[in-house]
Amino acid sequence: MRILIVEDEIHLAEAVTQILKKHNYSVDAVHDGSTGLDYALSGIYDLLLLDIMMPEMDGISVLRKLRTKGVATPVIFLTAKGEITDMVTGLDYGADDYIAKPFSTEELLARMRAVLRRKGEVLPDDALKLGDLELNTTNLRLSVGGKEMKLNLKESELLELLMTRKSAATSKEQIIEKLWGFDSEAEHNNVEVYISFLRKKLTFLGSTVRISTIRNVGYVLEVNG
Amino acid sequence: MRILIVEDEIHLAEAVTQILKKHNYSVDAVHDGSTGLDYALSGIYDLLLLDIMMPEMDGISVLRKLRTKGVATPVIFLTAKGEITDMVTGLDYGADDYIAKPFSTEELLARMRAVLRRKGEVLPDDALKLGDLELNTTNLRLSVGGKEMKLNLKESELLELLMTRKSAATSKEQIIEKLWGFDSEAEHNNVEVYISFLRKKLTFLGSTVRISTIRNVGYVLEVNG
DNA sequence: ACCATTTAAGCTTCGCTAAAGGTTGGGGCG
DNA sequence: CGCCCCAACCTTTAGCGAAGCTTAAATGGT
Repeated sequence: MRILIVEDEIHLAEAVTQILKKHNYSVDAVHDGSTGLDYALSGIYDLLLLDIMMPEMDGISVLRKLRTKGVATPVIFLTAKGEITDMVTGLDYGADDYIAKPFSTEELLARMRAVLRRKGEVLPDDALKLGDLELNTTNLRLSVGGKEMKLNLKESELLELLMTRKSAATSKEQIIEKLWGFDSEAEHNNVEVYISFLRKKLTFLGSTVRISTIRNVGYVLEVNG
Repeated sequence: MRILIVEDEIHLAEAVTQILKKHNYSVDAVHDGSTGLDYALSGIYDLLLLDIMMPEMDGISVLRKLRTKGVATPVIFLTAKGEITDMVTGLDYGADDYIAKPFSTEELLARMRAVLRRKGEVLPDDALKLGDLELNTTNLRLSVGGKEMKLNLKESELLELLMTRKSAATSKEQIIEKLWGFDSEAEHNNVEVYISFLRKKLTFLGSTVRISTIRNVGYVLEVNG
């Protein structure tokens, strides 16, 4: 189950990310509306948590753009107290629920479960596929044809990130943010090490997918051998 | 199967708790509406037993708040004689059944089974199967081929949770929520201890199913040896 | 007193990091 | 144009420490 949180208060976003990961959701966090829109447009998410008040592009605009572009991913708005009118407008624009900040972990989880249940999202197994690769992010197994092997958490998160970004290059900074957290002091070399581990495993499995390097930019998956 | 009972008559609440525990339900009991609401919002319960007449916040208000917050847990109202009108209102608000006090153990159990079956839950007397494992959650017996042994309650609940989640990993947090309740202070080590107990029993029975650890993520059952 | 459960403690395992040395590629300069 | 050099990148590995495992003793309810 893949969740996107769009929230400009970085610490709140980080806290929610941690909580959801503890409950085995796959989580991406971004901190402004237009980036959030880009990510959400990929259509890979099962649920969006959208802050309403944000600089640049507010949550309601993000939602409106998404819906006009035909993306129907369920949305829960995060609202500060006193934004009730915003909230009402939000529900008008097709949000599925809202939560007033501050909220408890339990309330967040309950509402997410409720929305997901209402939407009847029973994904048989959320496996990511690209080329001959199949990554099951619920049990960290990667398979090519019949062959299968286990990944560890960071390998899995890295591959997941690359697979969901599709043909767009992913920078080392983005990778560090996702794997180590936004305020981490991880070095570029850490990323290189895990890229190396992954390449070794892709080769071992005989996949036709390769991780190609774009100097000074980042990494991209190439589907064809 | 985790049940929450919200009932201000402490002795009745206690009695029901005992009865349900005897029948292998996990039970939490609280004695006023607003506490009940807090607990129920966690979304971890499979069924709520809600007294209607309570000081502070009555059962109907609790139910209404729950539903507006998107929690869809099935509810059975407990009503004293002469609260029939309340009862009708309760069903309007989305309760699944009601029981008039005083009630018999058998009536309570029967109505609970009925509601849970209607909601499509796996009933306690269904035998769970996975690979060569067969777990009867009613009498806490686990068998492989002809061999059979008794589990204790927590072992059974843990195995049940793992078996129902199939190939998706289950985190320690999720296990704690299910076995100890969301407000518990159980440590990760508690989970590890029971995982260890279970592994020993699986080995003893000679099952081909193994509990595999996914570091930093959780546990998963592996069907093949 | 018995049994389920919890706590505690010592032990094992393995993911992560840092570091070091090798490889690649492109810009600059002769 | 071709060579050199440097920065970016790759790969491997050793050691540390957190995560997990196991056993045994303490606790507590019936």
